Amino acid sequence: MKNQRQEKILELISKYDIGSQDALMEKLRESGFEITQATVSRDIRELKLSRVISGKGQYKYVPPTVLDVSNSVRFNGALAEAITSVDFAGNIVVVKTNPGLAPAVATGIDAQDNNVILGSIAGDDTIFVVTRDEQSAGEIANDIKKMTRNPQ
Amino acid sequence: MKNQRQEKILELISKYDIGSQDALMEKLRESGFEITQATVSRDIRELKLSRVISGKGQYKYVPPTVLDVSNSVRFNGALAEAITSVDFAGNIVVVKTNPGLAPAVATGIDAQDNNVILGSIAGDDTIFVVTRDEQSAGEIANDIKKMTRNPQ
DNA sequence: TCATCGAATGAATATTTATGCGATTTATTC
DNA sequence: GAATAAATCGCATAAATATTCATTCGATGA
Repeated sequence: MKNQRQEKILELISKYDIGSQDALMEKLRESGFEITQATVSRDIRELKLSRVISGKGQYKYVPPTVLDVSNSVRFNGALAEAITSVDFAGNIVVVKTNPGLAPAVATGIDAQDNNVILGSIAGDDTIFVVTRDEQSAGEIANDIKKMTRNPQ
Repeated sequence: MKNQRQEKILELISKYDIGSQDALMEKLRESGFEITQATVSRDIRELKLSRVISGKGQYKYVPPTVLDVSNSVRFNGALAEAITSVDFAGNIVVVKTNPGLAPAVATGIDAQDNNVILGSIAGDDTIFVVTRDEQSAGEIANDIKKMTRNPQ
């Protein structure tokens, strides 16, 4: 239930401009999820969404940073959104992005201080991430996928 | 006064992990700015800072998106932080970035639906942005500079 | 100098978000 | 299947943030 609901939250915030947890709660209820603001707050924390201020001064929830924001090179919504697909085979994760953005995304991935990732190499719209083993590849792929707005 | 204070805010949030407006208010007072939480709230709105959740579940204020978050390709803290300098001459703005990040930053700049920017071209760590005229160049340069954490 | 206008701010408060705690459900172990 | 542990969630409330309203401050022009 929780997973489905969080999926739905990601979908909703990508589809609508949602500026408060109450508004999000409303939308969720329309979608059949009977929850309270408290749960929305916890979901938002888990999904690491943030509430940003748009050009027009409106608040809006947006997808999270993929990596810890305390890293010096951050990797957040802008880049997560550039990811179009994630897959893996063996110990390699293949990430596809919008044209031109692969190097930036790869920089973010490299910046992750993670001894499971051996390294990555990026073309224009494709990245290969080499991990220590197949299991790690699956985990990393999953991590990345979770952060992407359009899962799958 | 306001300008100085907002500069200081950007400096403080880059130096410390600041998780609430009260905490930020404290730091500002230590720096000699006698203000209240209300003003901090307004400054944060004007600076378009956002409060994000770090990997450890801590809240923290971070620098803003450069462009309207409603744009499909966003350009936010991650990229703003990659900018090391901004200057202009004639109708050209020259943006320098950390190595490898220029294309991503340029993508963000291009995504700005702004009829003042004719186009941009990026190398590895340098971008040229061509604007309609010299005045626009100054304005754009200023916009970008404001969004950069390490001004100048 | 004084009047006037607008920006900036504080105080108080409304609104929004986070969380402690207990209840309930779900998973795990025997 | 019963007993226990763990996760999830609502309620109530605390904490944090935004905003309204009134005041002050500065600039500008009569």
